Amino acid sequence: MANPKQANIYDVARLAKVSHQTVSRVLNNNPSIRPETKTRVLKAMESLGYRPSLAARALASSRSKMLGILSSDTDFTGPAAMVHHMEAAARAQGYFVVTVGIDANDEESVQSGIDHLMKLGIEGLALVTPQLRAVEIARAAVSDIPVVTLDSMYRMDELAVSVDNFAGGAAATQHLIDLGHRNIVHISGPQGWFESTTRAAGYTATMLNANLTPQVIDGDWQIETGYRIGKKLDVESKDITAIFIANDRMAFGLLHAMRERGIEVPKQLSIVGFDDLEESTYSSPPLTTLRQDFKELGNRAMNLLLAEISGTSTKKLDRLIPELILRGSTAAVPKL
Amino acid sequence: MANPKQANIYDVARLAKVSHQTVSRVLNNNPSIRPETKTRVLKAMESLGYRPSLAARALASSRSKMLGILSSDTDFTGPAAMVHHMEAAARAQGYFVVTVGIDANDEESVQSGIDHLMKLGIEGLALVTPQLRAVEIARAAVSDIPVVTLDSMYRMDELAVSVDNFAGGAAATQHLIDLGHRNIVHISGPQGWFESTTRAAGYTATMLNANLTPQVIDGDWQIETGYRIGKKLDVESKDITAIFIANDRMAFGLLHAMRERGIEVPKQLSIVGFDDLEESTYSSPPLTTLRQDFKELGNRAMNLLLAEISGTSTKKLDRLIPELILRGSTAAVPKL
DNA sequence: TGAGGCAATGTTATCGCTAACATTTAGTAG
DNA sequence: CTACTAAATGTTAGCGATAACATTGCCTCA
Repeated sequence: MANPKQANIYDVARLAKVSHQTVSRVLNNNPSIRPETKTRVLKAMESLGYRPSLAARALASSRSKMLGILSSDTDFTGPAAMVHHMEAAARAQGYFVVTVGIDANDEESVQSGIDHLMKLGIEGLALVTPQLRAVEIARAAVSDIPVVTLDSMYRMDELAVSVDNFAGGAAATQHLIDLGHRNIVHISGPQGWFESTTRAAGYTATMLNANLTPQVIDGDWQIETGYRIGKKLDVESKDITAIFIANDRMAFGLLHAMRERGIEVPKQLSIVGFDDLEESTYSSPPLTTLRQDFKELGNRAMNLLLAEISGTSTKKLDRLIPELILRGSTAAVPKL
Repeated sequence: MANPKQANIYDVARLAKVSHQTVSRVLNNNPSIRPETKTRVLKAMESLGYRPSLAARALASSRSKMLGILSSDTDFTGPAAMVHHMEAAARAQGYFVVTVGIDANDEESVQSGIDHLMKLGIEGLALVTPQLRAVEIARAAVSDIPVVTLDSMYRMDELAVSVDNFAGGAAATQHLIDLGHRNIVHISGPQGWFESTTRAAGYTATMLNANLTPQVIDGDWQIETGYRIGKKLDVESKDITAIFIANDRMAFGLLHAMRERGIEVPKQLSIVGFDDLEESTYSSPPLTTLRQDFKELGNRAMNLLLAEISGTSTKKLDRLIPELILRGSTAAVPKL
């Protein structure tokens, strides 16, 4: 069954008794081909096991059918899910996706990742790197193809899809306020991350709006950090009754610390996370959090990008509102 | 600053006053180029902002520099980390990686994913799909390029890298036996997964070897399943003192169920997981588990594949031993 | 001193496709 | 019946590299 050599367009043409150009037309679904001819050509392809060469196609048409994704922190669930669904959406439209994992805090790594992709001749680029600096570098380095950012900073004239983190931060905070909490602390993500600043902004705005004093502690997404902060946070004497923490992972660390300290959640302390990981349903207590639809996010981003490439693009920005999921880690403030 | 047109090899040749072939030689590091000439050509490239066309190169040399990864369950940490590190390893050697996410339980999806990659003209393929059936399909559909499997079934004549799940299952079981447990239950992964069967086999062999009776309950990796099984498992009357559960995620569900039932871990029940997720340090109690080095796994797989492509391959199989991490979820069996 | 050999470079053909223009065929209008 | 038009197909020329072979120049050695 070994084919001595992959058949090319001329082999198909010969067998179907047409010119190679006709074969090419069939390949590209050119409408001006008689159905009868088309059938004959298709049959010839079939019997030769013909497979078009993407390289030749790319060379002749200067369209590579390649897209690039520059992605950091792919080991986390969110980015991984986004990348996964973007790939599926692209493939459905016949595109190939090359994903390059980078260390977004290392400018060299960002630059070399982009170089790698540009060598390929990608037609579009998606950035799944919430670190602002990385996005800036990428935008600056790429000029002649469309670029879409996921969940990051954006300008009105750039393609971008993001979760409305401000709205999410506001919803979390408002929920706690509605439960009667007044002394609400926010533990943020790391500085330089879009999500961090916008979630914190949503929190701050909502607090101020309710005439309450915002207090932000810097975190960095890591479980361990949630744990560490939880261990030393002066809950009792400062009379803190609620914490809005910028992601669920840190929340797990925080819960663990409170358990060790004997501080009961939610009886003494309410906690709201962000992400709704699968684990969040099974923590003790289950975590009240904000759910992000990564699948939808990935799909929309890819569709935006593909529309821009094909010139059928209408809008530039897309926004998803996270959903507040109520679970056991929040309760009304205890009566004094 | 807009380049009217990307420079090609002829433009460079003209500027450097050499033939295009000399430029090509510089590009390919051909040794028979005078250093002086080489410098001149490189300078010309630089000043024209020349970038070689991968498509043209692929067409002329019939080497695409493309590798494929067929991967399922990329939302999980393990596969995601493997894919990530494989990409990095490939990129370090100048290769491009196209990752296709599939639903490994849907044969159609597997097949179409492979077709997609084959269109590309990949030079090698990596399978990150522990479901045996998917690997079989893939191996059958691909004949003329090397294929490496990660963490799956293999034959001696095929490229494969895997964690020694049998050894892991045995180590977990032996640890419990050493602590004095006799009535040890195993909750396995889903049927049809390589990891499931080999971990279960390690457990079973170790139990039998110690003259104990193995009892296996079918699981499926999901947190929720660990929870469900934990809720209804007849621990007390059957006098079960230890559980080896096939992954950490299910272990989280199991822990949650036990907490709700008021069964203390590890005082009344010892639990060993598998994977060592980051969360596993922060569960309550922290989970004794087996750690897999996904980074190393990805690296070795890619190196095996690249060696095979370049013909410098020496070995076919590689095996990694998981490491037993002792934490708070296991303790000596309570004295009667 | 001239033949042989090697190092450095040049020339031509080719990879498999698409683009652009050319040709054929058939149908229609005057 | 001729001329014009549109539909269907054919012909020729690249796309930007590498491969294979050809050529040049200089050095070595008998």
